[in-house]
Amino acid sequence: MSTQGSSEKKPPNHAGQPRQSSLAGLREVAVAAHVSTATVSRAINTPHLVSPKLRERIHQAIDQLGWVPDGTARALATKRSYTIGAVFPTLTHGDFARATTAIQQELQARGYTLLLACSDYDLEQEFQQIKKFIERGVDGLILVGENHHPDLDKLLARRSVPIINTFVYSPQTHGTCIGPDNRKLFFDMTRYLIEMGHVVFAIVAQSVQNNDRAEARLQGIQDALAEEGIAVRPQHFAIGQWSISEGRHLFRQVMATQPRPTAVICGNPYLAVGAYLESISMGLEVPQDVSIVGYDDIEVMNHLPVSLTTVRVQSEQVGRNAARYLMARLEDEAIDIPFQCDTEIVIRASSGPPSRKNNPASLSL
Amino acid sequence: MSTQGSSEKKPPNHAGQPRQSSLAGLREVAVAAHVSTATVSRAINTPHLVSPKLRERIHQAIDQLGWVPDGTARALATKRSYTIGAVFPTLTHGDFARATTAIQQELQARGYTLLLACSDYDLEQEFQQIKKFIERGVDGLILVGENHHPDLDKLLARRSVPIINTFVYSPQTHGTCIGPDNRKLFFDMTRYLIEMGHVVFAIVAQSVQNNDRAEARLQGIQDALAEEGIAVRPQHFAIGQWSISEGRHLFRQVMATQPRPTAVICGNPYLAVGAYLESISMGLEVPQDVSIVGYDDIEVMNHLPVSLTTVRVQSEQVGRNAARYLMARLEDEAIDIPFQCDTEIVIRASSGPPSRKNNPASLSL
DNA sequence: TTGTAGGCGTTATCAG
DNA sequence: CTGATAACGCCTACAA
Repeated sequence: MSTQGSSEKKPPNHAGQPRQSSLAGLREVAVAAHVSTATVSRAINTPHLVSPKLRERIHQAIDQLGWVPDGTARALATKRSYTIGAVFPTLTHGDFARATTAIQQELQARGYTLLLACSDYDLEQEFQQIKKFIERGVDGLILVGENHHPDLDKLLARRSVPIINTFVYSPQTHGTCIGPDNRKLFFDMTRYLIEMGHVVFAIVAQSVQNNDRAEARLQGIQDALAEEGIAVRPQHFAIGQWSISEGRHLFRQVMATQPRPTAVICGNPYLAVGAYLESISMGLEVPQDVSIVGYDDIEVMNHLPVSLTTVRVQSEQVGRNAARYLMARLEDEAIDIPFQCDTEIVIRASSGPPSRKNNPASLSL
Repeated sequence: MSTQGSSEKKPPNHAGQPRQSSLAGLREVAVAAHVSTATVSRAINTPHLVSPKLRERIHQAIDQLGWVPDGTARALATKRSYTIGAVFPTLTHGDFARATTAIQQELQARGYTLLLACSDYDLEQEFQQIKKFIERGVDGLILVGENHHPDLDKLLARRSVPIINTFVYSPQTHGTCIGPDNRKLFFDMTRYLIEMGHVVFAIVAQSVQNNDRAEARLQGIQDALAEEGIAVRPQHFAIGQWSISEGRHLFRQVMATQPRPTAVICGNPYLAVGAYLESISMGLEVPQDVSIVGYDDIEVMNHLPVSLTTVRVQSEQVGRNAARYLMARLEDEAIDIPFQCDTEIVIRASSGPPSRKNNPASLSL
């Protein structure tokens, strides 16, 4: 019956040419190579189970017909799509762009493909995108942060799709996430500034809305300060967008308050660059008048007239390891990757001890 | 990992509930709603063909079972994956990142998903990635540039996958590409500098290896200069990487030559920023001593002590329109989008007329 | 408006 | 090692 069906389905070759009429399939290859479809399938997937002779013949037929296997059919039959979905908050921030590139490279090296979506820091949207990915049959999922839609677990449970949270790490959730310890990272940075003698700190940062990473970093600052009995005054707390112009604006704002901060910690590299550029406009000397530090290292920070102190996160490493971890789980391989990724405080010219005249510490203490 | 894996893999059914045993399918939903599978299928894909009563019952069954349709099966049956593949040279350049974001947004709005790969400016790799995408069953393809692997046409022919080349436009290939007219764009920029009185031009640009866009832009410069009988001297031609530090290096290099250029055209924003920052180190005044202009607008250019003249390309527009064009073709809709995208020369502080003393024109002419 | 019955292109389970 | 043949989960003529 199958023969009947196929003979009726195919539009007749008017031309009489034995060329491919519309789309060559596994079946056509099998016919051309005088073997069964099963053998063709094996020749591609498990070549060692096919005699060299047939293998040769089959491959000849394949690239003679220009056959390209149908991944959707294969996925249906194997329940594996060799596809990984990644949902990032945005792509226009350097760290995520770098991570994405690394993920894609890593996946490609092992025959996987990347599905990508941007949630724009919206949990609901992230959830919908994940759902879409599940529908598309992704084998694994790469997300950012640990804070997701409440229904996510339920959705993932029945499909048992492995998942990894990136750009976060905490000992409590070891094994489910890959990234820097955001809290510790700014804790250390703050300690560095404290040890340098700073007492009045300002924070210029992006919104922590649906951003547990930024939130953790803020917490790190506050924890470090609290140990010294210091708190950030409300007027030294500037939260806004993620841009250079915002950095300028917020910097000017906090520098106009009393007491004037001697150290400004910026939540991302653009804010830091903006803060520094505004300091020039304001005629301030960095770091004599004020120290400026940032988060994440973008190239321009190291090339400005006063290079900017910051903390470098190995975003590529995060992406690469996330991809590797997922693939290892999927292939049931053992893998030993560091879940906590490297970070490094890069001390440059924009940070130094507060000058005596600007530091009201001696007065207020 | 085995302990983790096994414990997560099999969530035992503690409760004796007849809940979903492993994976609910269309069939299960049909049973639960007391209808046929066909009706369920219609209820999701063509709701207007199903009576409200049944529709209601079916949807109830669906989210009671938490059913998520299997996209791979659907794709196999319909020959449509609602998936678009994009291959970019890189993601770490602002323009491509912005375009990618726009593409993803646009696709998502209409239920499509984005497959992404980076070719790293390698034609062979691009070809392999495209092939992979075809295997995965993409409905359409977004590429960059017009220069692709020679076998690409052959590959696409049999599958008839619509394709759109982005970040390029020329009247000759109208309808197959969306982007700026790269040649014209730097032609105009060069004219602007010529009219300002510049005669000695230097070029600081990235490699044109597999980059027809950059090549066209270079051509634009040369064409404009040729009209005035001017050519770029070999010693004023600096080609290198794509980075700020490279920009510094190449700028210093060309400025050390004789005759000293009064205008330096940079092939991308990072080179321009680098060139400007190096000019500071060299103690040069911009634009009195030398004019610096770039390509593409990144935020920092507008915030440096001397803001940088550049040409702005609407990368989001490119991405958005590419996505729309593809979807329109796939849905057999008419669509009227501009294939040539907006560009704008943004004149800022870094460009101006050459000062008399630096301009050897009066001598050489 | 709803149900029935292949079929989409591969893989996988069996025998030979 | 190779060849039939039944899935895989959904869609869609065709019938009712």
